[in-house]
Amino acid sequence: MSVVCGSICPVRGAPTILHLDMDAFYASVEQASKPSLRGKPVVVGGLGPRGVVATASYEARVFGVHSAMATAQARRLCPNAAYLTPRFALYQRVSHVVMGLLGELSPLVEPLSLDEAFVDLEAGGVPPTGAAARAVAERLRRDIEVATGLTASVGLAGSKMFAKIASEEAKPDGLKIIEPGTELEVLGPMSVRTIPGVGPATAETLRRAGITTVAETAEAGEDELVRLLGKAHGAGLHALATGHDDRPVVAERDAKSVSVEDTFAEDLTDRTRVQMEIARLADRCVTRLRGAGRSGRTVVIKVRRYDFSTLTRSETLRGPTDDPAVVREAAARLLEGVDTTAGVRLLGVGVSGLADYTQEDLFAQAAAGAAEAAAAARAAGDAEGAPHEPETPQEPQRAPEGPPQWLPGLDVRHDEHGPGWVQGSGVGRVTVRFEEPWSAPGRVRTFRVDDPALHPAEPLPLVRPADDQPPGPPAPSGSPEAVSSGAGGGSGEGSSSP
DNA sequence: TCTGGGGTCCTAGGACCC
DNA sequence: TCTGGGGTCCTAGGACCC
Repeated sequence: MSVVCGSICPVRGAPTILHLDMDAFYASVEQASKPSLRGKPVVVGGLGPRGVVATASYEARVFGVHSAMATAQARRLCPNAAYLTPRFALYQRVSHVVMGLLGELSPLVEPLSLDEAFVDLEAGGVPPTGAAARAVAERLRRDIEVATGLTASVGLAGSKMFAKIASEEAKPDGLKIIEPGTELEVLGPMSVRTIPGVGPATAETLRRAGITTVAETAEAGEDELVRLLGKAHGAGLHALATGHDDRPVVAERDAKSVSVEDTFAEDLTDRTRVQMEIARLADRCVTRLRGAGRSGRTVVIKVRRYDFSTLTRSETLRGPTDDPAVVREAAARLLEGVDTTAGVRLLGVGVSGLADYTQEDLFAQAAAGAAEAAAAARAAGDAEGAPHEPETPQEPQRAPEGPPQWLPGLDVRHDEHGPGWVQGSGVGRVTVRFEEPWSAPGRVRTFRVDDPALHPAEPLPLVRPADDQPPGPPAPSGSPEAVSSGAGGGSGEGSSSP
């Protein structure tokens, strides 16, 4: 491929790798949903005593609020922001629409998260020129705005790393191209933290060696970087710092693990409670595992103690399972080896070593396992029996639903006033703002928390469904119909709800 | 009111096997 | 007879990303 490699070695001669990044995604979805919040500081994240910020709107960032900050600190910095609990189901739906638009550009789309993806434009037949790539990217940004009402930033370059750096520089609501051949001019003076994979620990190690910029990293040489950072990381960083990045855009990567975890508002000290929570987490984990049609062989528990020290314990079974009882029992066994008396703030359960085993395979596996275990027990005169019991029937264990939580940001419907969202609640009252994504900012009303006319509701689509709109000019060509969040629109995707 | 939740990849040591 | 020497699997921890 790139035979001629001097100090600059773009993998491609044209900027046909595209990186898309939605601007302040969760917060922007909330602003699109809630007209009264447009232009105002919005913070989406955990609202409990130990919550952290997932996304802050640009208006909130002005006050110093940013992702991963404790929500309590954000409240101190920006007390007048709207603090909202995340509505992941809605973000997922919007993400699906955006990824669908990317899929129209190329078969090679690699999502990195709900709001980020790489696209290989060349694999989609886009001519390998800067002008062609730019035209595609500009149309994409328009289509996303039409379909979702949201803005996105796009980076174009000849490799993944530079495409990502370009989109970062384009933010917000921009498009940036790093032309092949100019990469190292752009990158050299930047902080080494710019390179993906260089976090606080790596940056500190490099700083102690007198390395702070990308150019200095490149000058240090591969041997020195390997000495400082280890084989894989050192060699990888050297490649990226010298502009060598031939990582392909890869579509459809299978998940390698599934896990769930909970941080508790107050540390848990009661051992029985800890055991109960581990069992609940195991069940939740298996529900997700089964939802993905997978099974797994290694069970992991995670315990974060009162002082934030974190440990994991794992056990590998003889074969993959998706049986909640098996995972629950493995997790309980693993917990036995962990001292929790001083208090735990977080518990987690995960499964890795995933396989897509069919149900028949599982039965065969269970039967073989049971026979083998019985034989072993007989041979050893062992009274203990089979190590795992795959016989336990499925108990759905539905906790009795309490009264609605009325968390800030969640959707409600009032029998008389219609759709709205929870602005806040306390002392037996809940405050609701009645507005829709396509309405003017709405009015606020307060109700008793047990008002029988007030109900939790599903999120409304961001863009008014086409059949719901007053007559107007037709939508621009090339873009899909409006994004409908529920079963409505149904353009092409497999949404088949009645 | 310090520090979420869901992931990926890498390292390193010991067991075990040939 | 020595302090062999890989390769693979398992476990635990850590860095990093969004």
